[in-house]
Amino acid sequence: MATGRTHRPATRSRGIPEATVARLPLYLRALTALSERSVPTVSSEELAAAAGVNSAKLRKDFSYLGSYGTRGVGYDVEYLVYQISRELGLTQDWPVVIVGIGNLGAALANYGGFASRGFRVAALIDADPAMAGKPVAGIPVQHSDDLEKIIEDNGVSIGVIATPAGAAQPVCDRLVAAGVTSILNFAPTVLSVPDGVDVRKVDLSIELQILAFHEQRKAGEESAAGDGAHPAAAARKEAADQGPDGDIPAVMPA
Amino acid sequence: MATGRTHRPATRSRGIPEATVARLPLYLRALTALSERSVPTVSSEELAAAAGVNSAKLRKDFSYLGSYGTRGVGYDVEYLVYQISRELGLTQDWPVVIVGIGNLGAALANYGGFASRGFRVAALIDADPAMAGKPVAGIPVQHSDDLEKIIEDNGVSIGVIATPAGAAQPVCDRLVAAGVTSILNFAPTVLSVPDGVDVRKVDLSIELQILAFHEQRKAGEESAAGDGAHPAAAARKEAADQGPDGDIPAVMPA
DNA sequence: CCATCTTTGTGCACGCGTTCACAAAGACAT
DNA sequence: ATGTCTTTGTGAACGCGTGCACAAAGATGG
Repeated sequence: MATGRTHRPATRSRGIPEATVARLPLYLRALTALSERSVPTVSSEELAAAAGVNSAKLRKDFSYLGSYGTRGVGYDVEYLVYQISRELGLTQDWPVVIVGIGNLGAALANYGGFASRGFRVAALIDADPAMAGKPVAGIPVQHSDDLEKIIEDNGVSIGVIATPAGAAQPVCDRLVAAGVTSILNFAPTVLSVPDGVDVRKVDLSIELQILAFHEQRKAGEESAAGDGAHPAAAARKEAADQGPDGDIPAVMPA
Repeated sequence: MATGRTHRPATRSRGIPEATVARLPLYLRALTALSERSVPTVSSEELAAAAGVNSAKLRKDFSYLGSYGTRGVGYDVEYLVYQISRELGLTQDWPVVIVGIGNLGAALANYGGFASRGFRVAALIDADPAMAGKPVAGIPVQHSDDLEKIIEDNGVSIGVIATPAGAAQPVCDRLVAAGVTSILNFAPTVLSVPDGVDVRKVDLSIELQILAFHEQRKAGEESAAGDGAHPAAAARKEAADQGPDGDIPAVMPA
């Protein structure tokens, strides 16, 4: 799954921890902003602050990529942008298909963050014949009958599923059969895929539920004796519960 | 500094690990599906398979909530649904505001997964005067001038930010000042908030970048290792099994 | 060339989360 | 009751990720 090689000696330098990989896009974003302001170099301290992480963590992360910094000076912004981009595979073109052009699919198609980072929306696919031909974000929607052909013709290896839950697994199966080996799933379902296929999921309601958990705990902080306390007006105490920083994508493999 | 977990002297099961909290919604979803099929009980093995996790992990997770299972039988579905819902705080009503009604904001407003789990979209807010009054998902969009009043009138403690990156921090500041203590951020920015406020983020392009990393490495390994076997020939395997593959953690405050 | 100052890179220890493996607990049959 | 069988609940080991703290590296100035 996320790390498909269980039986691989991991040629040393390739052994970048998952947690580090998950932070690289964060660093890249901060670095890109610096680059646009023509800042030549940054210290680990500054960059860490911009990315919202601990500076020691950032240095350790970069150490897995190599020694790209200069002691006493910091990191060369442009060089680091290139190195991280290359490591993430963003120097090449990644054609992506989005399946399920509802509200969310349309939002994704319009999302600028894709194109700006090497991802190209090669096609939009929907099962509704009424959608066919209709342009969304400047791209005509194609019918799902042609899914396999679209995947093949465009050499797509990454698919985004934004269909209703019920359609997700069948769509997933077809994508995989057609050659897709990485899937970003927005449908609230556990997808089952063959070995060697990566699945990451984003579940909007799960995120809210996690927030609700912490919110509830904040509200019921000091009520130990009386169970039927009033969480209404009270609760504003020192609800300090979480660190302000710390970062992990709200997503998990599979 | 952060880790205020020392707060509770291990009084009872209040010390639920973050990783466990992040999985509770997953279990809840699987249990809800079982409940709808009128399944009375499930074993940890079955439920784990449905939720895509390891059964030992599931049992340990549940052990933090209490001893809700019956040895030799399994867990009572309805009872567990209630217990998890209560633990997550879903038995109460959570009014939510969505700020930034673009494509994504509209998709979120239409997302059914919210209402079905105790979340109520109390208001939609946008800075564009042309949007004001226009109904999205049956709810009229309100102008951001009234943000503070809306938060207060509805007793909102959870806010969703779906604005462009540049507007995110100012909006966040206003939400927090108005009383919001939990924020779900879809804007590609690091939000800075005072202590006691939870922020979770969902960054769509980051997810794709992580997939690209693994995709790139898959491609590189094939050519380097001279992989003769056809990946497609491999036996179908559950993506989210316990296997040797490592699930990456994935939960954290932002 | 030497001293000083800044910042990186990392050894190390700690804590969290995962997994194994098994004893305890209950259901059920006899 | 007693025994067998199933499944939970958890003690313990392990591995990963995090953060501290410092030595090494290089820049800079005299």
